[in-house]
Amino acid sequence: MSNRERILELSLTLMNEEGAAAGTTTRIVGELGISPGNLYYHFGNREEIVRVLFDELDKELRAVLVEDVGPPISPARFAAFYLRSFDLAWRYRFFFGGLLGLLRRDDVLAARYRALQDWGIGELERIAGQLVKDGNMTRPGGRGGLRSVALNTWLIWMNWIRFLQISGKRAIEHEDMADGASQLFDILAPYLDPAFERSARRALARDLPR
Amino acid sequence: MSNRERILELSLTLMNEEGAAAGTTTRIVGELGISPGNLYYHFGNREEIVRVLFDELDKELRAVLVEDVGPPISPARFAAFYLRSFDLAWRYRFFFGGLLGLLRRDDVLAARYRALQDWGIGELERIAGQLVKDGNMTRPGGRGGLRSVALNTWLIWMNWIRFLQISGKRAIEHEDMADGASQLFDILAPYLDPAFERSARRALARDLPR
DNA sequence: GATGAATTAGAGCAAATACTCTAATTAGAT
DNA sequence: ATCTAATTAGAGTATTTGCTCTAATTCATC
Repeated sequence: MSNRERILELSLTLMNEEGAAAGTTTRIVGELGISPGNLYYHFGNREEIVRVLFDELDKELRAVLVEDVGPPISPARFAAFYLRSFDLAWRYRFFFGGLLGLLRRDDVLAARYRALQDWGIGELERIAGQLVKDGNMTRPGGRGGLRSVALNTWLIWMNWIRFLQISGKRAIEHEDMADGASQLFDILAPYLDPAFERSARRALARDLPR
Repeated sequence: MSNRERILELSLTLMNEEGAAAGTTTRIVGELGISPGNLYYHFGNREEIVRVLFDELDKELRAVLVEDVGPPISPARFAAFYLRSFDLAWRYRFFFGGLLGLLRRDDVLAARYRALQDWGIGELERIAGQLVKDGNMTRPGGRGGLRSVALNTWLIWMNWIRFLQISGKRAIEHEDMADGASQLFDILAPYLDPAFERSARRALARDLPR
């Protein structure tokens, strides 16, 4: 494995386990036994490391939202989509806890993130709309309608891991993601057709293992 | 105003406007035109400043959750409760964006926050239970029931401001809190009695000015 | 107005951090 | 084997940050 890859991998591990602030250049080069010059040969600056990691997350999330949920949306596919999205969040969990700080220090990253967010919420709205079209969901009547449900979905998804990290009685594990998916499901559940809901919930419980 | 109060006030302002990391001791003493020795006379260390601010938030939130929502819960009181909780979050908004970082650096604060969170979610569950008892809400049928609704309420409340900060196209304003209350309301809305919902939503729209 | 306590000033330290610069080494193609 | 480009080492810099320590000053009270 090249030093570049080792830097990325260690950065991700460090930041996942101890927070985004733990990915200092001194620590990275220290643990890797390489020189700072080496790190700065591969990356122009510290921010660039985070950007590369974010781009991976970005790419994967777009894939999840597009590939997994084509019409018509079956309960099984829908459950798989939820679980896969939480698995993704788990692997890049450093991002969620320290997001605001990261964006404040890096305008380029901030712009990229916001583009992803706008697209993501729009896509969630589209998916909910598809469920309505399929006859598996009643259109939410609240002020915001589908948009509001999509936004709440995004908010819970974005913050489930952070909630666990903040609550932090114990080390957070991949298994906790199934609870997150279930929690997220309760946002949509009141609008779902009972049969679809039952079926999706069963799939959600069955498919949770990694 | 005493220097102690000036330190607290400036810390809150700085951290609210530029993030928790902006409240450095050097900057505080610089802008206040006082000496570091002075600051450390009033506060044992940097963490203590944040703790004092958190204690204020803690105290106020407990007051909001207890005082505003006594049985039976009228739509108007319920709307006022939502708006007041967001007003509170607004005034201490630094806390929400940088929470994880703050808790990681200060175990004492972490313990206090977790106690507040446990109590808060429990209280939200109690309030939802009261709405059910009053006949204004049907009991949620999802896996988590009332608990799940309470948790989602907490999550949206905790993260609405952070969402705005992260989205950050423009400076976030107190008026945005009304949107947050409305967004939060959509979590509970599907379970509410239509008459209660209409009435509460009207109150929510009417009472939004500061 | 003298005395002791509360408050403030300010120089300065120790540690951490992002980053630079030059020189050395390695790898790959010819 | 040699030449060139890619990679790495490592010493060193500039800045920031939280905090300490002592001396000076203000304040309240008798």
